[in-house]
Amino acid sequence: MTITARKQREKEEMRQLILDAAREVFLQKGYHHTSLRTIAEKIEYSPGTIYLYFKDKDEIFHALHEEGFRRMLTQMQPLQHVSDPMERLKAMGRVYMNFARDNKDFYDLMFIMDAPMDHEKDHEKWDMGNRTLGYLKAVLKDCQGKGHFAGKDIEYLSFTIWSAMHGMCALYCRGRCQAYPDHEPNDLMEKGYENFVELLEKG
Amino acid sequence: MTITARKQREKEEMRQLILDAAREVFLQKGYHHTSLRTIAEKIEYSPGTIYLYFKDKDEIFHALHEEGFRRMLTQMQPLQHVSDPMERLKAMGRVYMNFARDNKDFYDLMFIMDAPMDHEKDHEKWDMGNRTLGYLKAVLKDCQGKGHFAGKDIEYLSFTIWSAMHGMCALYCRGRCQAYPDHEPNDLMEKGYENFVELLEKG
DNA sequence: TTTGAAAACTGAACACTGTTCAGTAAGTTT
DNA sequence: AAACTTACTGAACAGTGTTCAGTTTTCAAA
Repeated sequence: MTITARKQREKEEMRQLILDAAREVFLQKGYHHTSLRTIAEKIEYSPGTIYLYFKDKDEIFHALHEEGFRRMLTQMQPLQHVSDPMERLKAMGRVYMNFARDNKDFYDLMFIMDAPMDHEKDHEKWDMGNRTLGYLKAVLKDCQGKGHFAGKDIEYLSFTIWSAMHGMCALYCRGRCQAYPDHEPNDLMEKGYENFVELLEKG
Repeated sequence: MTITARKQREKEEMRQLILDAAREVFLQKGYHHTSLRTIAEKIEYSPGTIYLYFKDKDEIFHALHEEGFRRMLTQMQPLQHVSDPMERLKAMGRVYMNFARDNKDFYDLMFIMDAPMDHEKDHEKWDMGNRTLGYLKAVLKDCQGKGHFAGKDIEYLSFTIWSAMHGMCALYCRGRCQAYPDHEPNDLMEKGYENFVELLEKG
């Protein structure tokens, strides 16, 4: 009994070892330019070994995907104590933006990176994503309770808001802020966010 | 003289032949899942031939990139005849959104992909991007002339608006609309856009 | 302690990729 | 007709994700 427990634990440790190495290389080189041989070499195992712990390259990616969401959720957690829903919404936006800025590579992996997004098991894979999104929808519902966003469908409203935030973060992460050569990307994000908040407060 | 002219023309035709085939396969399979052998086979030439007309796969990418901006600008052109600037802005948004939806891979190339590019081509790319962005800023200035967006800095405002549009398009293009399993991506874009327009009209 | 089966791991091999380049063929000039 | 130029080929190279027969290690039962 203790032996199988240890085996289980060792298996889990090995998985994590692979995942740590993979994260390092993925975030540095991007999905397509990361080879499993590189990961294997990093952990000093043969390429074949990785396939004993992960079905394929995609499964490794999705494990990291989940870890990213877990990190973001952790940062969102404290916001539950902000009682005013509109203030909570605004704080969420800031946390989201800061997460993207401080964890550029994770953000890229979670929301931008061009990895196969299979339609089959997306429910499991997006579980964490759904929880984050659920968080946003809950806040919006609270906002409606206080009279904001009257008559708006929360599904679509959440998409609009998420999109606006994602747009800034995506342009930031992929260097498109350089379309504004006279402005600092950080300023663009800051003022861009302020503008959007003003729009939201009027709606 | 006529011979060298013909040769020049033939060279150009060959380039276009490759580009047409490449576009077809790129748009169907995406950048990374397109092989040069497939393109070569499509035009009934050997893989090596392509390298006589393009430095590498990336250069084909850049040629298509430029074509993408040319297409988008072409679709924007007719909007100059919409006299009311707010209507023009809204129409621009729709054109932008439809362009992303109908030319997913072009949009991806233009605004999302990070491709390793040499510095000369880099400049061309910003030129094209700036022209499109300048178009947006001009419309916004006209809107301010009619009393909208009072006191807003056009630089930051354009960023906010571009971001909101880009956010939806980027989530769409990179399959992240799956976060809403019960909604069609097209519906999300549509309603998401409507929501955003309402926000803008109040600001 | 020996045994033998199960589990872990290896690394060569397969089918693919982008890219290169010596060699061939066709076209043009002298 | 010979010489030169250009267009093109396709085998070869170095890389990729993935598979799997075969080796090594682990460890409970004999």
